Amino acid sequence: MNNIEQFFESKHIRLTAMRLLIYKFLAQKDVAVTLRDVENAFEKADRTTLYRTIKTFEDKAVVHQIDDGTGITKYALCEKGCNCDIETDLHLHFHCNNCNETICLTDHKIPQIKVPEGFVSENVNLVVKGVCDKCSGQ
Amino acid sequence: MNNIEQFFESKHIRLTAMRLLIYKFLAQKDVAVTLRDVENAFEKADRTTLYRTIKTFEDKAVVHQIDDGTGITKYALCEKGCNCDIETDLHLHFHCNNCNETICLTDHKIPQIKVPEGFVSENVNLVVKGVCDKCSGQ
DNA sequence: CAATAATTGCACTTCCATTGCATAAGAGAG
DNA sequence: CTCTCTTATGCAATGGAAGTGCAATTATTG
Repeated sequence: MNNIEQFFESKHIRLTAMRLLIYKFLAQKDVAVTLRDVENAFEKADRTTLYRTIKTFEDKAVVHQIDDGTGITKYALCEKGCNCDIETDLHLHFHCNNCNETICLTDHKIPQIKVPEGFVSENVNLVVKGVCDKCSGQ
Repeated sequence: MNNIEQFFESKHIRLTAMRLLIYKFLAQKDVAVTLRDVENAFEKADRTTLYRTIKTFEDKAVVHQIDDGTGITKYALCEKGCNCDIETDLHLHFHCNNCNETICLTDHKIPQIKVPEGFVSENVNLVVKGVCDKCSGQ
C-alpha cells in the first residue's frame, strides 16, 4: 500500500485518512459516482469534507467530473489511459437509461469534431445513452 | 400569423397568449435560453407558468433541452433540420466559454459512435466547448 | 513544544427544478 | 347563451445539489 502514498505524493496531495478511504472507495467502483453515493458510503463523515475531498482530487487530476445529463455531477478516477489534466483527453462516457449508471469508456476516444469557421474547439463532452452490457439481454 | 396557429394545432398544443409570446421569444433568439432568460423577458408572468409552458413545448417536440455542462438547463426551438422527437436526431451543441452562450449546430451531425459489445446506443449528447465566432478574434 | 498551515465539521445560503392547490380562462354540450 | 368540464395560470412551498464562512481540530515544520 506504499504505492498509494507515493501516488498521493506524486500528485501533491497530502495523505489523510479521509482521502485514503475515499480514494479506495473510488478505486473499487467501476462506475462513476455521485457525491451522494460517497455520502452514503461514509455516513460518519460530513458532506462538506467529502465534497472538498473530491474537489481536491479533481484539481489534482485524480478524478474527473462527468456530466451525463442527469443533472447530477458524477466523478470517476482517472485511469492510466486517461489524461484529464491535458485538455486533449477525450474519452467518452456511457450512461445507462436502465440502471442509471455511468461508466467511462476510456479506450474509446472521441472522433475529431468539425466546427464551423470562426469557432474554436477546446473541449468536447460526449455522452452516449442507452442500455449497458449488464442491463441488455442477459 | 395564421402559420403559427396551424403549427400549434399540428403539434396538438392549445394556443394561448402566453404560449404564443414564449414561442415568438424563442423563435427570435438564435441561442439556447435558460428558464431564467425567459423569466427576465416576461417579468409579469409567473415562473411556474413559463416553466410549464416550456415543458409542454418539450413534450410536444417544439423545443429541445440542452445540457451544456453549465449545470443549467437550456432550451432551443427545434428547427427544420432538427428531429428531436425521433431518437436519431444527433446534432451537436457548441458552448462558448467566453460569452457563456450555447448554440445548436443543427447542420453538424454527430458521427457514428462505436460502443463496446453488449452496449446499446440509443442517444448521443455531444457538446463542444470553446470560443464562438463572435468571441474569437474575428 | 510552539507556531503555522491545511483539513475537517457545522451551519447557512443560494440557485434551479418541481409539485400541490386554488383560481381563472377556454372549449364543448345542451 | 349558460352550465360544465377540462386545461392553464398564479401563488406558495418544497427538495436537492452546489457552494461558502467560520470555528475547531489535526498535521507539519522549525
